[in-house]
Amino acid sequence: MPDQADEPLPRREREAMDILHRLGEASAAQVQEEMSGQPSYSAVRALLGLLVEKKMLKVRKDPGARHHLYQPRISQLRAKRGALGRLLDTFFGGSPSELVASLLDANERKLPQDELSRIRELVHAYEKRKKSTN
Amino acid sequence: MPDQADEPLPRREREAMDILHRLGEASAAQVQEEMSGQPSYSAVRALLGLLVEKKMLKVRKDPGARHHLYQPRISQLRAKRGALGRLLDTFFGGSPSELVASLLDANERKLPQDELSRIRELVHAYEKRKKSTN
DNA sequence: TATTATGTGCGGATTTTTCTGCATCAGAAG
DNA sequence: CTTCTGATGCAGAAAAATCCGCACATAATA
Repeated sequence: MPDQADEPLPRREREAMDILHRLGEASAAQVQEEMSGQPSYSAVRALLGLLVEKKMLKVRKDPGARHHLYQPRISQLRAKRGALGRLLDTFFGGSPSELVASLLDANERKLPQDELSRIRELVHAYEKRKKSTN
Repeated sequence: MPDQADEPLPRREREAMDILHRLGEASAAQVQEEMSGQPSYSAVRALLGLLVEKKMLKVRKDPGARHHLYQPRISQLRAKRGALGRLLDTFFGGSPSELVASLLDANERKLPQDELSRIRELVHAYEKRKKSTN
């Protein structure tokens, strides 16, 4: 069993992982709340236990804390990149610009001004950086 | 059974759907090739059959064609938006700019010039459009 | 026409996943 | 100290997903 099976996870496990990715860290009870359906506390704990075995999660127990805290084992950064890359390949033929197009399109008239300007800045900064390293 | 269960699909079914999304349309044999592991042709066909039942795929058989062609039932556009939105919520706290940041970051020094300029244009066009409708 | 290659339609069999109950334990509350 | 609340560790049942084989059909090929 490889440390970090990069193979896709089953439905429920993926759901739990996504929740953890969203929250960053959470107790079994918190995860339970976020899960669709009403899985029992036991069910959720079993699920999380599996994910720990699979090295997908790490558990932490603060001294004096009442319960365990679960957290994805790979860094937020890696997780983001991975998911983004997969999305890119699956839906956008690997073309970042097409993804951005969809991003803007989907949020037409909904995208707040600061988000937009932030994006502009990012692109600008990137261009600058690239130029300087060429 | 709702027409378009938006509930998450099991592992294998998701994999097949992703392949179909990537290819747009494909035969059972093609999907089989793309699948990880070496599932038998029968297995793949069973899988696709399920997805058809679930209204996730539609089947087409060109007159005179040898085999069936499978195709996602929701439009490419909707699929993209959906997946993108989910990714956004799960990994980027719903912030498009953070997603873009990750996009640029991950592709640091790899992003071709035309992709970059295309992105800049998109953002520019978007700003312009927004301005005019305010 | 006989042969071959491929596609299709079932019908299960197996393996995984998912879920739950219950006994136990530790800290907080009374 | 006793009670109460919530966490934990199993062990196993129930449900779902995954997989494959085989018999039959159809088109191309020899």
